[in-house]
Amino acid sequence: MSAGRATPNLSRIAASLGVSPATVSNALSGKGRVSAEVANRIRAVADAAGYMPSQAARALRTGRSGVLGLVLPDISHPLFPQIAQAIEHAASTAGYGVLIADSRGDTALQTDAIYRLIERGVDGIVIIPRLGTRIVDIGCPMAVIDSPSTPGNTVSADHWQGGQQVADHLVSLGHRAFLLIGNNPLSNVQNDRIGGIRSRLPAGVSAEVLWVEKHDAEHGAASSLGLATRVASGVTAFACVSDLLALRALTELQRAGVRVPEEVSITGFDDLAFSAAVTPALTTVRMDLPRIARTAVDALVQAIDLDAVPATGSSGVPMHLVIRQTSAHPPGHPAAD
Amino acid sequence: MSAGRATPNLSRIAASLGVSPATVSNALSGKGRVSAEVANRIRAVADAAGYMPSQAARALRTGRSGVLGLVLPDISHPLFPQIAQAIEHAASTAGYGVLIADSRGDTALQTDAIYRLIERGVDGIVIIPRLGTRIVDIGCPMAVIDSPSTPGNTVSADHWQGGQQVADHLVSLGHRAFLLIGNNPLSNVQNDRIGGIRSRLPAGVSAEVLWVEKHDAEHGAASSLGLATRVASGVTAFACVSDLLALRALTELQRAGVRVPEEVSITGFDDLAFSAAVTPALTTVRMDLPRIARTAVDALVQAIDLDAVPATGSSGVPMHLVIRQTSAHPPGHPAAD
DNA sequence: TAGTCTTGCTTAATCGTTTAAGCAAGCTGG
DNA sequence: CCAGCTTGCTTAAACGATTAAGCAAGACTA
Repeated sequence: MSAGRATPNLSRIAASLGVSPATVSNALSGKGRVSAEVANRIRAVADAAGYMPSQAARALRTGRSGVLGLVLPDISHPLFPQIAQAIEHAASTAGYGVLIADSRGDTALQTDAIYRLIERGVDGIVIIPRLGTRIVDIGCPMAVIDSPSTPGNTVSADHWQGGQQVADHLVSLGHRAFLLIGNNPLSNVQNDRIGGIRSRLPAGVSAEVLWVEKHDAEHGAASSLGLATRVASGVTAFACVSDLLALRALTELQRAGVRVPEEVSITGFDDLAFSAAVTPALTTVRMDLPRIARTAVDALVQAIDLDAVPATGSSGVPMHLVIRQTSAHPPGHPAAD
Repeated sequence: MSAGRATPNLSRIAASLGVSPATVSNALSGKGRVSAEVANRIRAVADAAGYMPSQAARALRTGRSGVLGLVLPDISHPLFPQIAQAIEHAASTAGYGVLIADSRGDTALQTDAIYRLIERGVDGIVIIPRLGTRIVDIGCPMAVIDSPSTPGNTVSADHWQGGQQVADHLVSLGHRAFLLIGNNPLSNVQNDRIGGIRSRLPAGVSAEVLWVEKHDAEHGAASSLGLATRVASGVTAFACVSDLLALRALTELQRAGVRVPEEVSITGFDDLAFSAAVTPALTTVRMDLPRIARTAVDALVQAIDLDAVPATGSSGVPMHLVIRQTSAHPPGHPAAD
């Protein structure tokens, strides 16, 4: 006598209870006027039948898919896991799914990726742009996570303030000769980090910048950065713009017989997966990705609900210094033991 | 006189051309009987109008969303970027989108994540299970990527063969005393890798196994693995089950003043993002993720089209040894210079 | 007691696509 | 010359949810 084996939908549940589909919809969504008694009965039956609303039908009717797109310049970046995890969590808390799109490191494909997402009907897109690429405004809410100094930025870590923390930390340890190591001078994020560091170096402190992509282009990808030479000429602090660079510096220096942190200190950024696992463990600066993701998703959801473009508040979320073992007093410092 | 500003859909395009929606649908999909002349006219108008079919409507009608789910035990695993990239590429080539779901490292949430995906209407799920967790069979096509020795496995790297490559390489270099470093003995993948290594060690070669998770649980997470002691007692080859462990070994040994690869060799697995960047660069074994992803997605797509469960061919995709700088002849070897 | 309001449900339209079925015209073969 | 096929299109019915509008009955107000 039961209503058959077909997958339960609103109509079948309604039929099995002798009410109209509209009433079932209202009961489950809590929207229309339904008596408590009937509503309870409906919920019970729906639960028992294992009813799952068809997202497709809902999307068709309401015009909202309940899915956000996530676009990254290069999905294979080591920071991607943390970002994806944070975004996925924030989105799923807000009731959204996350569709990923990869531009495989190719800037030209970034636009393709965005289009693929739009074709799939995403309600909004979280995008972390490649270097200085401009995001074309497509008719779809977007939240941009880049750096507070990027125009159109929605939210991001306060990389400048993060840089300041690094500088304050190393300066207070007694360091007076820095090498700042970055990848690419076109990156707003990297420039902010380096700018933040510089802004807190007292007069008389030396701080050159080494851009690794340029270096690699000139000397080959796996070449030595010549850091041991820098040590010989007095540098005691290597402040890197990313943990990947810090790791490269650490192993190169270790390999050259330079002791870390006894002789030199090294710091990184982002607290990547390996950073706590190496010996000595990396001192680094962490982004508050959960908060950044929440802010981005909230902005997006609000824009979707209001049918507007997301506010570009451009708030900078404070970064957090994680002091581990690669930073210490420089040699000859009175407090060094 | 144009058909208005509303977003173009089949009916509006049809109206503007004076044909029926069905004809437009047929023309664009190339399915029904439409004259070449009309079909061309329709395509031209659709292109000009920037027509995008509504995925929601199509999904509702056909019962297929064109989206695959991707479930990982822990999205923050450093291998995730490569996996996600490979799956996304394979899926998008096959015309599918990829929805991610994270179980945040919590096995209990793995099932939740799967349910979230099903609620969203995915057509199939690619799942990389956590350790030895059983995947409950939900009424939805799934492709499992784990290890050939896992029951229900769809496709994966041939970790055993990968292990054999490591062993052959190190043995041929002259190593006779091994320490095999793994994380967790419950992992099929890790056991396969270690088993493969062992299977190729000649008689008389020593090979103890160090399980790091157990070690950390006993001695604290950031504790030394005591590798220098192993070197003192004659070990010359450290074969790790992952690059993360290899990196930990490398930095610990470097820190202890042991020279790599002059005194000891180290190998890893997976060719993670940092592996080529450290000094000396890691010798490792890489999975053919594009091929694995393609196989998994193909199996899934086929199962979706045929409305069946994916074949559990359990094919093992060969791994590829990447020889870099952390492996060399042991000290005192005749061929060592 | 008549008028109005509230409650609790139903009716029916709608979102945009796919696709089986139908139909008229043109062609072919015996 | 007509039965039967092919061609090229149209008609119309889904798919499953949401939601505005409607309606009957009971409750309240004056």
